[in-house]
Amino acid sequence: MSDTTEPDRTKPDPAKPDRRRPYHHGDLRRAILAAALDVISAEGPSALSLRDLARRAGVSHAAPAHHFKDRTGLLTAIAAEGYGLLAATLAEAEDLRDAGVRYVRFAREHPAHFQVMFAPELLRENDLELTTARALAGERLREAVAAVPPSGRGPDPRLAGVAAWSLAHGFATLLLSHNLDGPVGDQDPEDVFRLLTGMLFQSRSG
Amino acid sequence: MSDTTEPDRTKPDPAKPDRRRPYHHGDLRRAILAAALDVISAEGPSALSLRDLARRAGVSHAAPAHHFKDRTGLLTAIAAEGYGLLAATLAEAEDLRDAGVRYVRFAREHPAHFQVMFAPELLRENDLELTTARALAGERLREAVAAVPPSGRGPDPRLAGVAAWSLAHGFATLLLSHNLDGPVGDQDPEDVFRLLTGMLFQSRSG
DNA sequence: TTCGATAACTTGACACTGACTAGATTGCCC
DNA sequence: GGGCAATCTAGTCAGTGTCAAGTTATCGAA
Repeated sequence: MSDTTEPDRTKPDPAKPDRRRPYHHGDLRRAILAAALDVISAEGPSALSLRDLARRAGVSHAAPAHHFKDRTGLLTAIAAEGYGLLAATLAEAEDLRDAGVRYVRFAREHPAHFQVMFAPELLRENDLELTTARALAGERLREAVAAVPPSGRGPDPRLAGVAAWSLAHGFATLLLSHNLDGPVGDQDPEDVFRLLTGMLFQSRSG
Repeated sequence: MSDTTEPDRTKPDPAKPDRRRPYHHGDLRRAILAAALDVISAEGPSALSLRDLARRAGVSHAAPAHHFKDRTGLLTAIAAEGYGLLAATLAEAEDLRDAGVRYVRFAREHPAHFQVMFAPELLRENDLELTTARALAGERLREAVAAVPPSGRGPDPRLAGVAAWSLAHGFATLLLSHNLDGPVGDQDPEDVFRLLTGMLFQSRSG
């Protein structure tokens, strides 16, 4: 435990930790976020420990709280970031099917964000950043549904939205929880999803 | 919380806790499971604490471990029970649509089971009870898909299964995470789901 | 340039948790 | 009855989130 390397030479205070690293981390907030995403995608949100993240970033155990207040704050920040990323990729979708494919791709590329976004009991639901980002993503989804010609989306666009969202969300969720490892096998999940939508919407969508 | 009925009369040892309750709980395993389901459906699996469950059951903090080994064991038992319940209700389905409706109903009636079943990082994945129960539920799902006439399920039954499962699972998940509170509103979710399937499968299924 | 406010981080403490151990108590079966 | 296994208690340990108070860096005015 005690460092045995000439403990006195010019070291001002041996009780204090190594001072090669400056007192201020530089971009601790980003470092904590990145480490958190690693942990979550590997072991799930419940394995997240603020002290562990601090250790990984080489700072003291209470440092993360200064940027995120508490554990819930950190997860809320991740969820908000996730909704922002999702909204951005949905905005570029060509049509509803492409939006679905992008939804699945987002879940695969940002599994940690995705998990946290849909775990409301882990989040501060009244957080402003979170609610606005989520509303924006919802708006993008509605736009994608609205772009479908009326003949193809049935009488109620809200219902069509729920249908599309359910399909994409279910597929993405089952994919992440490894429940499609069998049936999908080694095929590209996005291709499988495209096949799926082709099957369900074959009589109407182009 | 504390029963105030004649607290001292013939109490032999005041240091020991209240002995009106017998040394053996009687059905601690079931009591712990029930309390765990309450906690999970109210606050999610991450709020689960073995010590809290012990407190609710009125036993010592280490008693739950005797029935479930550890936290993971408890959650695994819940998941296995969930897959058993799901398999049972799917076995009674009349057709694929009814199976989907039953899937959604299961998620609403057993939200705690449902959440835990699809959180693999919280479970002991190689647990025998879990894997057999899960396999059974998967078999019931495949049977429901196989019962659809070939004209209605496309060339690949596995793909049809993934489609049906994705739709039901996505709808159920979004429902539980309160993401459909807006669009579905106060309608019965099962009715909405029936409308959904009618929309997507209108050209083929009866 | 100096100074002071403020942000970034550390340190120490507290109550809580899961896991483990050894031992006490009980019901049950022969 | 005696023995025995299941059940439960009690104590301990390392690890956790969070709070309060202290320390150090940064930056904007004076």
